[in-house]
Amino acid sequence: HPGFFGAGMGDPMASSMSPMEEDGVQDDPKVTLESKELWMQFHQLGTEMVITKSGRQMFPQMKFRASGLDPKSKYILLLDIVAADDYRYKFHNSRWMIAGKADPEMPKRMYIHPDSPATGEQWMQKVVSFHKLKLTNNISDKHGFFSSNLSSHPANHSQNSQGVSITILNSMHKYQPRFHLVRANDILKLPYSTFRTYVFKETEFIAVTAYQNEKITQLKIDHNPFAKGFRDTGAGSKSQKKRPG
Amino acid sequence: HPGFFGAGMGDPMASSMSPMEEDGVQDDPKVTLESKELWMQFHQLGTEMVITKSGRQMFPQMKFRASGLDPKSKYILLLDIVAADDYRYKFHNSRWMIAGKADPEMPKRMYIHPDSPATGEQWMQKVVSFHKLKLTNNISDKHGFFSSNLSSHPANHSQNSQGVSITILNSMHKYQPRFHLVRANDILKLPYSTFRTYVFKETEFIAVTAYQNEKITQLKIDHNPFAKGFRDTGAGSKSQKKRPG
DNA sequence: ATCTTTCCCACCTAGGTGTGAACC
DNA sequence: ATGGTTCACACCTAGGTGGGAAAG
Repeated sequence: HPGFFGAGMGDPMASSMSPMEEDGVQDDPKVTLESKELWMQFHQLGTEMVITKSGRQMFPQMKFRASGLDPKSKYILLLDIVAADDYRYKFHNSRWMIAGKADPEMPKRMYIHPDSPATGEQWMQKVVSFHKLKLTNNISDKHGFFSSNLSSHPANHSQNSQGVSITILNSMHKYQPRFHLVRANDILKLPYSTFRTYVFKETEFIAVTAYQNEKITQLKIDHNPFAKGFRDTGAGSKSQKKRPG
Repeated sequence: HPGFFGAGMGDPMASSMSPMEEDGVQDDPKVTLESKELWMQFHQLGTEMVITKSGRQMFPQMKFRASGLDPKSKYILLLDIVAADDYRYKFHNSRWMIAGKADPEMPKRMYIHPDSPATGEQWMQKVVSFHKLKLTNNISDKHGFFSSNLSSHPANHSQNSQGVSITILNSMHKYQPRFHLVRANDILKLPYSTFRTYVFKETEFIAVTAYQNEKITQLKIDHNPFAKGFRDTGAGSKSQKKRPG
């Protein structure tokens, strides 16, 4: 699979083009990952992301800042999640161990940021969030979008503006999210446009149906607002909660 | 102002083009209003819509079904709300009375459905909802979009994909929502494209900062799920609620 | 005085969390 | 037995209601 290893964090892959494009427009995009410190804390422990039948959001969230875009050109921003290696894992003796060869991957799909296309100026004004993308292990999911390999025509697929989309992963397998930036006026031209791909190693994770490493669980509880109900200290000072002593 | 009076409900205005367009594509769109019976109940009493500083959604919601579109052509769907007449109103002796000449209107803005552009096939598959549009009386609102008159270039404005948009109205004035359908591949071509406009008289309303007609209030409470807390019968059977005897 | 607007509130809907027991 | 998956649930965030007091 790999090909994204060795790509410097925040720098486009070697496979992407030089800043001078055929249309004569110049840009030199830089992309940074939001909450990098938090991502690092998870990464050091071995990030886990829960996948459920109905789809689960990622935490931390995939959020980026872009700079160096041509303000007047239009860009399409995308995210996908690809297998990080060919292994299947198990959590044994408080450690992730290789447990064999990977199961077959479902065809991966590109998640187009729902604000696409927008001008460089618009993208640079705000944080670009892909937090609405959900992860599932449900093979019979219908929220399809077009394939990562772009072999099928994008017009045959759709994604509603609410940005609801689901990607199918294998539990106990390792994955690597990738951020893509394309200068293109039109989604129809996407398959023929040059992609710039950015990989942040610290966003790598293992998909699970239930958390394996309790330190990961605790880090999620400590930082995800929706899990505040499971915190021991501070916020929920009104009662001792239901946690059994 | 008028020009939409006399337009048959669900039929395009006389000002719109014949089904045969210059590109040779044929279509004969029909548009119907969702929850027509509910809208009629409000209309018979004199519909009121609350406007607030931060913006308030409409209830009933603006939802439509489209048919007769060309499945493969792309369409942009829009909504706007225009003054229904030149008067200012007051509610006196349980009746709406004319109270003078209208105050000046703020420039009106087009609300582009966030799924736009999409194919006729896609639009016809589902109900088209504009429920995220909010009404305000706050002059210093910044959620601008391009003018209804399309005199300004749409590229100067933006609307994020979450569909959050606000329109500024005058309290105690009467308004008429309008639905627009445009066959166009590109939002940039919108100002030069032919609009088909559909007006449903039963969606007319008077903007208020507080409900005037208590029958309208009760109809809202009875049908808006978010107002369930104010219902007397049925749903909230666990207690008698806080309503003073 | 009368009418209109503003603000905070309790009460909802809608949906994102990990839990722990049940299931396979 | 062991390990992975599913499900209902309590507990949150986020935000849409009209009420009622206060303000303009």
